[in-house]
Amino acid sequence: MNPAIPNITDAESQVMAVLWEQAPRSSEEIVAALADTGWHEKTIRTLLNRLLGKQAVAADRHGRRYLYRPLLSREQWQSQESRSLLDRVFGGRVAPLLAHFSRHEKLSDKDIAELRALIDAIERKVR
Amino acid sequence: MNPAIPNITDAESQVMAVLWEQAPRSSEEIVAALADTGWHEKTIRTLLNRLLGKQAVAADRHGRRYLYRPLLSREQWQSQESRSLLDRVFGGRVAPLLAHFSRHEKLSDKDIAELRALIDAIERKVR
DNA sequence: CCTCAAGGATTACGAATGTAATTCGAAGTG
DNA sequence: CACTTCGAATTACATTCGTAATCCTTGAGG
Repeated sequence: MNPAIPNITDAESQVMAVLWEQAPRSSEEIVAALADTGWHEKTIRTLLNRLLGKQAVAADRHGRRYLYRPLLSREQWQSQESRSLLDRVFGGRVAPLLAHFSRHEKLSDKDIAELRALIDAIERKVR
Repeated sequence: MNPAIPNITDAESQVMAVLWEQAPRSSEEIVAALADTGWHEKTIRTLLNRLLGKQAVAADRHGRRYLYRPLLSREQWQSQESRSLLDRVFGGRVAPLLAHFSRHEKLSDKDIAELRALIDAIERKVR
């Protein structure tokens, strides 16, 4: 079986975000980048280790430390999460999701313009 | 503070789904409706109790049993879950979410048609 | 060389979750 | 009336997650 796509928890995803922004980075840099979370340095190292275990990141020895880099891409993660929401909450169909947003979320003019542009692009590609 | 919207877990949401489909229902009926999950009856009763604790459902005594009904609506739940995905994964913006779908999810012709209809409807409402 | 500190690895611990089993209480049965 | 039975309530228990603390190892400084 291929390395079953790992489940990233919420806290873990914030660590991934740091690596998606820039990699490779040392744990020290990662800790620094997460200063605003208020997490203890130990906590962040734990999260890094869990991500290693899940093979969501890799660590390459570089002198005495490791340099971490993501193995799971942000796009892959977004896909998993989106699909999960779609399946769990909207019966697996996209339209009801957007319908929901259109009814319950405030879509800015910009949102709407972007959506229209996207639909146009999709339709052009499909036809 | 108003009864802080309860967090429904995945397993719990499947119980809610049964009540959203039809309510009120007895625990017996709920168990029957969830036969396909393979869950033990005890498990389902536990989930019902947890939902009671979270005030996501109410139970009205009816003779010697209870009849359960949802307090949290499906729409409310969909809103929570959607917003959570949006915030956690897409920086709170709708367009990147759809952009993601357009790139990575297979949208059926039907999906696309529905999306277009939605956009049209939205634009008509906005203008 | 010997010591110490910074990182990495391991262990901890409570809350939430999935998944039940056990116990309690009242209702029906012989 | 004593006993059984069936929901309801309580308790259980392994895993995962959030959040660290502790232990271990090795390079750097004296």
